[in-house]
This record gives sequence, structure tokens and C-alpha cells, in this order.
Amino acid sequence: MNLIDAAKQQIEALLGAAYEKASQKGSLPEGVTFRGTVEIPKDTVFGDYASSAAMAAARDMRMAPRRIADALIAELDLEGSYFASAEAAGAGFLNFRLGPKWYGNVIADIEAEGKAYGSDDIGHGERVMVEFVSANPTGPMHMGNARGGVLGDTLANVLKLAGYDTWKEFYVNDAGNQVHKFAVSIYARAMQQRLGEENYPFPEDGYHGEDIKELAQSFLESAPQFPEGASEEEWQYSMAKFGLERNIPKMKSDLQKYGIEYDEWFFESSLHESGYVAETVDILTSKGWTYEKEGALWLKTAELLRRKYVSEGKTREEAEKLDLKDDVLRRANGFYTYFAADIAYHRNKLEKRGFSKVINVWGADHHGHVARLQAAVDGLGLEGSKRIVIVLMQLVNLLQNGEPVRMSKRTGKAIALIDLLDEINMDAARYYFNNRAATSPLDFDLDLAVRQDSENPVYYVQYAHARICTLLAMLESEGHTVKSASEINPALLADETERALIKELSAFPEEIKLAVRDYDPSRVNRYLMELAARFHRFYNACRIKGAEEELLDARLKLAASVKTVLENGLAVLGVTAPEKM
RNA sequence: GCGCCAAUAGCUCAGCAGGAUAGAGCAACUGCCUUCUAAGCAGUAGGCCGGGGGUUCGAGUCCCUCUUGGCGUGCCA
Repeated sequence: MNLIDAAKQQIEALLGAAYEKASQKGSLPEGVTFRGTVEIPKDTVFGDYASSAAMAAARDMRMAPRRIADALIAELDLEGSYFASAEAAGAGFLNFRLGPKWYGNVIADIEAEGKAYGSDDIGHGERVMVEFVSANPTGPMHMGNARGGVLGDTLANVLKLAGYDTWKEFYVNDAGNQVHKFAVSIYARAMQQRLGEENYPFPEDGYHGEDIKELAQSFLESAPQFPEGASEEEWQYSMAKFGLERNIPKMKSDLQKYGIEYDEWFFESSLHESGYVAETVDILTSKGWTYEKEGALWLKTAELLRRKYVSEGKTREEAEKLDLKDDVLRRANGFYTYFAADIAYHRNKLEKRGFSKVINVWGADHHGHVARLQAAVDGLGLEGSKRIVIVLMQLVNLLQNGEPVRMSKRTGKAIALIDLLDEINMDAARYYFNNRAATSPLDFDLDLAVRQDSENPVYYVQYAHARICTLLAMLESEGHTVKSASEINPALLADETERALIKELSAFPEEIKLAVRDYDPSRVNRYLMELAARFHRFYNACRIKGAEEELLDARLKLAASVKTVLENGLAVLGVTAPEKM
């Protein structure tokens, strides 16, 4: 257990014992079940921990909260506890102040756990998949994909630290309509290059990007006999294959430049080729969830959704009122829809490969798909509503000269990831893209991003680490080594900046838990900013070099502890911890 | 129309298992380097937390409602 939870539990136990005594003595009424939360106040003038138990009990005890608080304080025995003092304050808050034992324990914990400090076993080794980016391989990736990449990768890191067995996957949409459009687009560009632009029409809904022209040109160079000797469809097929074989490795290498590596690149086409999509649709049919209409096979999505909502607490009447539509699984032309493939894909994840939970990072523009997919997988009997978690990520607003830049593959104006990477280093990019909760839209100003100055807060965090490294090296050269936790006297770390810093160190495991709870790794960014700030404050307020021997040892140990936690936090973000800056 | 997400300092955003005086970064202003890295620190200024109801001892946080913005509502993915 981390020391924040330990302190909170101890307060509950101390208060419980105090109430027991007080009720026996008659200063408080008997038989009241004691509840009340323990919190960390924003302002330390109120102490390090505060409980509102007296206020919560006021009604049952028919007493003023403050009188209850005073009665509890009178019976409180802090001997041997983490706390140095406790007092009643305000309307009836019970404020506790930590003592040296607790501060020493934080430092001892960090020393004992080292690189594992911050880890937890809340995941119990559960197998969890994080699927992210999964951009269409029909064109270059854009800023939204970059954000999704960083978010997914960092989320996977957080889950791993929290004790989950994580698996990172990229779903390659190498089948279906988009790929068909891709094929037709390359074909049209190739024909235009052969016959002249005005002599061959380019499809209105095709991909207009320059990359398509380049693919057409490379294809022509490698297949000079085009277009004789084969049907249009055959040429389009081989052109699409040609294009995918170039685009997919490029996506891999682009993502690698952000430090993003996957355990698997899973191809949608494999689901079609193996008959798994057809088989999945057949299962839905055998369970009575489909019907045919106008030549297409439909899923009874509306009814599946109603059942889902009812199981989540809505009444049947409320569910009936919703305006819900069914979905096509197999088109009249015989092809399966993307939706059908996606259902099959999730069956594959949950049933065939046995992941207990799958987390998908999706652009917020796909939110309409979330409940439908979960409901459909519910229909398969695989508890999709429980086991599929969708993290919706608001899109990136790309700005240039204050003007928004539209990002769309169809119009061909996407800003390629690689163009950006050439100008911004990986640390800055990873920090920047994880600096907002997924639910917040992110403004990415190209002019600002290109400037590699200290405006990016990542440098603030890294600087704290570098400062500690040179500090340790310097003191070591003067013969001071970092002592073990048992050899230092934590009571000497009595400065306000020192205590604030230690308390921040103790919060790291809790932050990881919260990041997992909310599927929000951006919490780690904010945590590291705060930790770095508290270190810089301490550094300015408390000199280490030249301090009296025992104090120097304690402060040096504290700095080394901060170094460990900064490293662990930066590792989660996939950001380097430089020793010099 | 219906659904999802949002609205907090000049700008970008935290805070949302309800707690004491609402925070950070950037921008502005004032100080601090002969002593461990000034990519730093200390300080000043800046807010009826979109409006209105409700629940509670207590609401930026929970519920209802209205307003505004983004997105979705395909035999696209």
C-alpha cells in the first residue's frame, strides 16, 4: 500500500478508537456508525491531512460538528502513529500533521522499490489490449494520429506500471471501401500521367493528395507495360497492393520516430480472408440478431442498444423513446461493411485471443460508433459493454499563423507527421501531445512547435533531473555518497519546501492509479510538472553543499529520491531523462 | 430533431469519488546569479467557475433546465 492510503487508513483507525473511548466516557453518543472521508487539504496551514468525519456525524449525533471534533481530539492517541499532532478547526475539521516517521518511510519506500516505485498490482496481470492510431493506410498520417499514438503508447505504459499485462496493437484497415477508393485514385492518376490530365477524369470522391500521384508514378516506373494485358480491376488491385506495401512500412517508421512500437500490426484483410467476418455474422444470425431487407443483411442494432441501456439502468420506456437505427452488416453487393469487420475484430480480441479487456483510442468523431460496437459484441455474448473501453480523443486543431489548417486525407492537405518530426524533437512532441486530457481539443500551433525554446514544459521537468544529476556528481567528487534511508535522519528535513517535496514524492503511486482509473495519462505530465516545481523550490531554499554533515546527508538522499521518481515518471511518458542540459 | 463532448484568469488548460481563501503554464509587471545549472526562484496583478433553479451543514464539482460552440446521426471508415 502506498503511504498516502496508509496515512488515511491510520486516521480512520485513530478516529475510530477515539470515538470508542469518547462514547464510553459519555462525551459522545453511542452507537453512531462513523464515516467521514480523509482528504489532503489544498493549503498546508490546515495540516497535512483533514477529516470531515465530525461534520458527517453531526446529524446522527445531534451535536454541533465542532463539539464532536473537540471530543474526538480529547481522546486521540497519536503515540507511534505517522502523525505529530492533530487539532480541531473551523466548522469541525480534524486536521492532522505528519511526523518524521512518515517522511522517512516515503524515502525508504522509494529506495526499496527503485525503478518499480509507482507500480501497483491493481491490474493483477490481467491481459489488456490497447489499440490505437489504426490510421487508414491510404495516405500519410496527420497530427491527430500523432496525438493518438502518443496517448495510446503512454496509456499502455501506465497500465503496465499498474500491473496489467498490456498488448499494443495497430489495426490496419487494408480492406473495404477506402482501399477501393485508394486503388481507383492511384489508377486514375496513373492514367492521367499516361494520357494527360485532361484526358482522364479523376473521381470526385477519390484521394486528391500528392502522395497518390507519387505512388502512381512509382508504380508506372516499376510496371512500364501498363495498362496493356490486364483488366482495369486487376491493375487497380495491384496498384492498391503496391501502395499499401509502401505506406504501411512508412507508418511504422514514422511512429517509431516517436518511440512508438507495437506488439502487433493486425490486418483487417486477414479477417475477411479467413472467413472470420462471415463466421461472426453467422453467429449473430443464429442468435436471431439479423434480418434481410432490400438485399442487404441488417443487424438489429436498435434492439441491442435498448437492451444495453436497460441493463445500464434506463427504464424500458426511456429506451423505447430513443431514436435508434439498425446497421447493415453485408451490403446488397455481397461485401461486408466496416462495422461487420469491426465486430469480428473485437470477437477476435476477446474470444479468440482472450484479452479480458480492450481499450481503443478513437477520434471523437467516431463516438457514434461506440455504443453500437459494444451492443453488437454484447449480442455475441461477449460482454462488449463491459470489456470494450473506448477512449475518445478530441481532434487536434492545427494552426498556422493563427489560421486553422484543415486536416483531411481526401482534400490532400494533411500535414504529414514526418514533416513535423524533422523539426521537433521526440521528447518535446511526446510531452506536448500528452499534455491535455483526451477529452480536450488540442491546439497545435506549427509556428510555436517549431520553436524549440523553453516554452515547452518538458524542459522544466528535464531540467530538474539534470540539476540533480550534476549535484550528485559534484558532491560525490567531494566525497559525499548517498546514504541509505536507514542512515539518514528524516526529522532534519523540516523545511516547508522539503516536506512539500516529500509529500509530492509520496503521491506518485496514487497518480498512476488515478491515470489508470480515468484512462488519462496526461495526469502524469501534470504530476511531473508539480514534482519538478517543488524540487526547484527546495533547491533554491535549501543548500546542500556546505550544509552540516547530517543535514547534507538527508538532503542529498532527498534529491536522489526525487531523481528516481522523475526517472520513473518520464519513463512512463517515453521521454528521456537527460543528465546534463 | 435526437445523441456525445465541452464552457473556469487576457490566451491554453488543470481542479469534477462535494470540503476551509478556485490553481498552473504562457503573456504583463517587480526583485534574486563572487556560493550545488537563472532552461531556475520569490513576489505583484488578473476570476459573480456561461445563465437560472435544485440536492447538502457545504457545490467549480452532483441533478434539472436554458444558452453557446465542436462532433456525430451513411448499404463511408
